[in-house]
Amino acid sequence: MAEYKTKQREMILDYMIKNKDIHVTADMIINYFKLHGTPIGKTTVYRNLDKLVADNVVRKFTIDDGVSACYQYAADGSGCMEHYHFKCSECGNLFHVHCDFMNEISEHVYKEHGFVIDSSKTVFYGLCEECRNKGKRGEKIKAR
Amino acid sequence: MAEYKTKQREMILDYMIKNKDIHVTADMIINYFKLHGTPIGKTTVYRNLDKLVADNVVRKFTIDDGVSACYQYAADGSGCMEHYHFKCSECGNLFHVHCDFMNEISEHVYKEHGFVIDSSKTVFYGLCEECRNKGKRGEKIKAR
DNA sequence: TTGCGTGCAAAGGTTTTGCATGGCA
DNA sequence: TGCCATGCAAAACCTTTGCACGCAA
Repeated sequence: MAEYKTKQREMILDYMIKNKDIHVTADMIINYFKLHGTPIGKTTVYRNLDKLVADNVVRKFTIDDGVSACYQYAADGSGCMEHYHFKCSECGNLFHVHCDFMNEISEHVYKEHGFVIDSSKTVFYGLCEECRNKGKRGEKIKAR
Repeated sequence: MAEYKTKQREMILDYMIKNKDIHVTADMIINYFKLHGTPIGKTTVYRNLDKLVADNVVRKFTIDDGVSACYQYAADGSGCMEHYHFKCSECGNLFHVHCDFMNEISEHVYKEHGFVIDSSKTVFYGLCEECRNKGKRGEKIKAR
């Protein structure tokens, strides 16, 4: 069960930490290192992400339509444990909302429904303010 | 833009209504009809589901690890518009929670954060009461 | 008859697996 | 040296697309 410290492993973890504020995809990681002249095989990226997820160092999300998973560094105790994610179905932006009220949700759900919410895995879907103001006219930005 | 009423379309809709309480995958639908001696091409299943989603008759979810999407019949006005979904990461069960408190969430998020939640698309992840009581011993049931 | 619906086969994209090589300890 | 890690290629997986035929109206 020994674990070696490799250059790739370190690079990937560094990348995750540096981008702790956003959700990144496996593809983004692969491309980043390719563009920076230090390509990492996609197999390696996937396997390291899996390992980081298993070790609870990184969280895995499935955003929206299930096309490609998203990963995010989870600084235990100080990262995304304490806030919720909102994903706008229109523009695709992801918002990190840190708000005390949201904690009441967890409390209520736990007391009344016996369910312990893992806020770091939960994503709210809906419409952000900007897109709502734009009305129905906004064109989908995403390709598909 | 005329729409024909076909046997397959009807069968799929019937299936969705009959299973309105659970999230079904395209694969489940395909298999169901295959096993019942009335196979429907997967292309047809996907296309009809797409259409039903576009018509707001069926909701599309992306559960957990993004492997295969889930669909559920959405009885307009009386279905999943008014409650939230909780998915237990341990046993994989999906719970439909109808609770007034949950409506306050939408209200708060809208007023304070300008975000309109689509509760029918939002899934909370966490641990259900049963699995929590079982402690850490529970084996994962899902294959992968 | 018209043209939408169906379904096979093939393509598409993401993720996983097999296997030989490379690199840490 | 012993093993784990890497990465190429190929497979697996779910979903979509192309195209010819079938069927509802």
